[in-house]
Amino acid sequence: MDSSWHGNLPANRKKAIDELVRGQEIAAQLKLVVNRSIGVDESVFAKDLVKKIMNSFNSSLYMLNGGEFDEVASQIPQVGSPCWDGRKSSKDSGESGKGTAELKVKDRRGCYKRRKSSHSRTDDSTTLTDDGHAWRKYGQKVILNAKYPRNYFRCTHKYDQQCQAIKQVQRIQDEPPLFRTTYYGHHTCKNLLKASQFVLDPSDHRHDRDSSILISFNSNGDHASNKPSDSPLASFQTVKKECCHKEDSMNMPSYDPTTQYNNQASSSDYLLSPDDYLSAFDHGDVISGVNSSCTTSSHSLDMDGIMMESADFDDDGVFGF
DNA sequence: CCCATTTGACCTCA
DNA sequence: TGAGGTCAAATGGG
Repeated sequence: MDSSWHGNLPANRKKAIDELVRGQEIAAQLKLVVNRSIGVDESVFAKDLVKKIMNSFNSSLYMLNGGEFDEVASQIPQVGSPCWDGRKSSKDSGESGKGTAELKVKDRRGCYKRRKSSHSRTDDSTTLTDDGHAWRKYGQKVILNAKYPRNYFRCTHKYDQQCQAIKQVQRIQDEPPLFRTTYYGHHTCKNLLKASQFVLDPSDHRHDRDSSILISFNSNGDHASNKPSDSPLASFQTVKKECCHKEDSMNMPSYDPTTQYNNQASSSDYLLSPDDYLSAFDHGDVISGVNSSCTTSSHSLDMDGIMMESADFDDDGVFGF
């Protein structure tokens, strides 16, 4: 359970949020069950109910969270600060010999602050969703009592556009595979295709077309098996270059602490082509299978994740809706 | 050669 | 003091 983002809230409010988060998780699991085990006829109604539940959780959490989407900026070295390196390449600084290694390490002292309690947004999904932004992995950490390592991503434009959005992705459940993505900060970069969430869940696309537009990237036309053990990214391969040769990219299921990290997450830069994205977005619908999914009928509240992302583009970080 | 990922080391915070 | 978050050298692919 992610609790870091409300660390400074009053205790009772914190508890309420925790409860909501738990309910949210359970609802997410229920959604999976519904998706897999209910016939087409009943599924429309059942899934609608599930979505309403999920939306209620999202809305409640959002409101309890102060309705704000704080940024992580204060915890990240700012441009111009002593710690800002302007993306000094690991290969520049020609004199970076072995002798300077120690010095560099020392220079890092105090150059970043650990994220303490900034606001965040979490998405639980059976798939790894594309949020329309380009992410670059900068770390991976084995978490205590967690079966799978946590992966850390920052916006690709952190240095060229000072975009300070970051996210963490962690597999939290085995059967069915469930991934939790936690977003911190907001995108200030303009170089993005769009901030929406595209769900690429092969097991979902038969059912969800009633309320969402789903895009399958299966390159072989085979609608990917529904085996729970299958990588949710199996159909994710055509999206971006990195995906093509690392079949288990971003698929943390096979993590084994006793072995190499070869199957660890790699890229999460799953970008749709502008055409794909635009055509989908023109419908005014958001493609989503995460717990912050929306329906076509109620855009005001259930677009939690989407609206968050949209609002992120305000230069001053003010929520604009 | 450039860029992204991997991964061990370092740093902060609870 | 340990867990979690970040950095950056090493590595590898295109």
